[in-house]
Amino acid sequence: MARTASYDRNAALETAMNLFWTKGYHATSLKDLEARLQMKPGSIYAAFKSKEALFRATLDRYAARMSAELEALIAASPTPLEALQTHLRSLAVIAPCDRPSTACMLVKSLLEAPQEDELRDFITAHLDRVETLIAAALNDAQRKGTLPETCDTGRLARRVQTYIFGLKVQAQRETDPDRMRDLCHDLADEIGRAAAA
Amino acid sequence: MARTASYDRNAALETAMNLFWTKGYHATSLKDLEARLQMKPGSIYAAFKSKEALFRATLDRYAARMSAELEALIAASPTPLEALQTHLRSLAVIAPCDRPSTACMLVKSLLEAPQEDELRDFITAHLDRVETLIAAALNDAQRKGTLPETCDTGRLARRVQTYIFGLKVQAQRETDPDRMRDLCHDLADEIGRAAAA
DNA sequence: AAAATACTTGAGCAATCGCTCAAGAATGTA
DNA sequence: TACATTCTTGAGCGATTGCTCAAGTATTTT
Repeated sequence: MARTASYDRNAALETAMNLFWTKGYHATSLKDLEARLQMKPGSIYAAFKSKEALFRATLDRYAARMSAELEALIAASPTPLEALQTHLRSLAVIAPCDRPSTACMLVKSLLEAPQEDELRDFITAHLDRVETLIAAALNDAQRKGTLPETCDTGRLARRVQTYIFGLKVQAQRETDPDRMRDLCHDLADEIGRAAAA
Repeated sequence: MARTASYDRNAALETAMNLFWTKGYHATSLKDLEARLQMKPGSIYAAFKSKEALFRATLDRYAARMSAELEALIAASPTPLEALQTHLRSLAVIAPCDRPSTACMLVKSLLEAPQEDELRDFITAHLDRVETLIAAALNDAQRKGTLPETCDTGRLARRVQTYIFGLKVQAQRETDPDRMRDLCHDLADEIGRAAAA
């Protein structure tokens, strides 16, 4: 073989993800990436091909982590519905220390991506996958009897996702923490009622 | 006096707004604006001072129109609550012919604006104003007896706005129109129940 | 008609954009 | 040690960014 790479691909992706997540795609320049990744342009392009390719890789990473966390929460909860309610309530934290932004990176990127663009399809595909994941959990709940058979799980899943979108946008306004908590609890409770109907 | 301006300031602002609305702030270049406004850089800067100043002017325009439309809808509806429900249901139209994007320009701009930036405060101020407008309508409903006194109007207003945010993001995914309609109706119905409680 | 006053024009500025590539450095194998 | 292979470096490419300003043009006032 030959010389081994001196950078940590995983760490570089994580750093790039945090940068894109906070600043957005357009506002993140290669100079920014060079500085934060501590890599020269040549290395970045050798490793990730292009700015957009790197961006897509970070979107993959973000979506994978988001899905994994949600699946873990579902697995650790008594029922999928309670997991989703817990998740909604967790969005009340205005300034989370574990993530660079309260906004959803996928939503942020979706709104930034041009219409009828391949990148947009790439992002919506990820969002579709999350929706499917939620619906699958609800289907599972029906099979186990914790959710009424009459419930349209796909429809409820879209509703939950819409709440997540809305709450994460609200979190960007950084208003009163109490109000944010009330709002999250209202929507979490609402999901409980929607599932019962 | 002297030479009169050959451009229509109102029309120019409208065109610029539509451009920023669809493409976003960063992705809209001055070349784009020059082409669509049919104005040379010098004229643009003489008229609007800077790209960001022009952007803010278009945000003002957008917010003013949004508020006016909402107020008109409230005035034309039997009760404010029904107006809000009608509005939520109207978001079901995937490709509206009267607007360049289904997304909310304020939300789009909020997510694009850097954190702890003056521009962000500018945008959140507009969103706060809309929230206040909704709350005021609900207060009015309480005075007129069409909304229970027990209802926390500020809290409900934030809830409605969260639904609007979520629905407008969902509309960006351009999925099935039937599903979108179901979703909008679900949330509109829910607001009715939330107000009754 | 002349002067004053605005608005329009567009070449082009400095800075930055995403990106390339030849040269050098470090590791593996022989 | 010599060679092959891979990674790192960074100067700098052409294009584009937001923007300026001196010159030109149109309109009103005197």
